[in-house]
Amino acid sequence: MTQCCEHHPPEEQLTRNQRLVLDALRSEDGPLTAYNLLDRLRDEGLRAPPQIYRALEKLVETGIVHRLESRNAFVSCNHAHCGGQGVLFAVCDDCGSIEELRTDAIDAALRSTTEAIGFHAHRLAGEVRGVCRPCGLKKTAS
Amino acid sequence: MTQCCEHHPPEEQLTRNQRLVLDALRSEDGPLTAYNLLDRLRDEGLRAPPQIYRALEKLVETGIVHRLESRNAFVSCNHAHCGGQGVLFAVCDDCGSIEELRTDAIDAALRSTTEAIGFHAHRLAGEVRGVCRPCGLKKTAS
DNA sequence: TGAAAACTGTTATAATATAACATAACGGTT
DNA sequence: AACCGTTATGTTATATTATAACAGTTTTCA
Repeated sequence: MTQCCEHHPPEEQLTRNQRLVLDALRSEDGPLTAYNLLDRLRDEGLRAPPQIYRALEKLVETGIVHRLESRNAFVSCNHAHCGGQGVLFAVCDDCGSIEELRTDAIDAALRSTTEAIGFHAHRLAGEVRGVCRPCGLKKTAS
Repeated sequence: MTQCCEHHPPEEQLTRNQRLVLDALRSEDGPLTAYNLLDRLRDEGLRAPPQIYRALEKLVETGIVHRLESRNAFVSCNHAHCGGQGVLFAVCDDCGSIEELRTDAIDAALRSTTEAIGFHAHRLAGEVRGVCRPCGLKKTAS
């Protein structure tokens, strides 16, 4: 959706707090809540929620980090993409694991849906609940 | 996704609290938070958060009510559909209005995306942020 | 170099959601 | 009708998530 990467601030010019939060998220494979981050970063000088939330706000805005709405948690984006196009997560109801999906395949259909009502779409935030492959296999095995 | 309506409890057999919450949501055109509902239903005897949350949980489970994740709020479903298939909201970043969209157009593409990773999808919860038609018109006018 | 803007640290508090527990109603058997 | 397991209820207390407000500092850039 619209040209990419121009609004995407090069990572080098993140502030110290933004960098700390981003690195903490990257070093974790799953999502972290704001308070999880606070715990991990207290030693670096981040002692109060607003410091975390402010950093997250910027990171999410630029798309480097995504918010996992259904869990009030945050994940660093593992796609090569730049900000703006949105996200889609596959969330396993059994084990809680999450996987980020590309939205390419649904973008066109989505656009036609929103255009039908004259809505000008900017970005998608979606979560698909279901059962991930490993959990699916476990079930059929038993 | 799978046959509809069989898991959908007839509305007549909702409990009193579920009925109260559902009616309150229906009589409102926009989303309401749990505490909004609590305020409106205190006179009917709903005095504590768990009473509201418990009713909401069931209603959301069956798909009669949707949760608007980005706002921690709830809306009654205005489609003729039955539970299970998921929701897609168009959320206006300017005026905050929301509109529920049918997911028909994206279901196929979505399915192929999830199947590609062996994920068995149950239901989608999506929100598209952007600018609604009225706000779009206002902008081009100015 | 100086003014606007953005980021920081801090305290306090708001808003959202759940745990835990005792009681009551319901639904389906014998 | 009496039983029993399940589900819903009302309640208190508390956990979790998020923001308001304010004073001070750094960054940006004209």
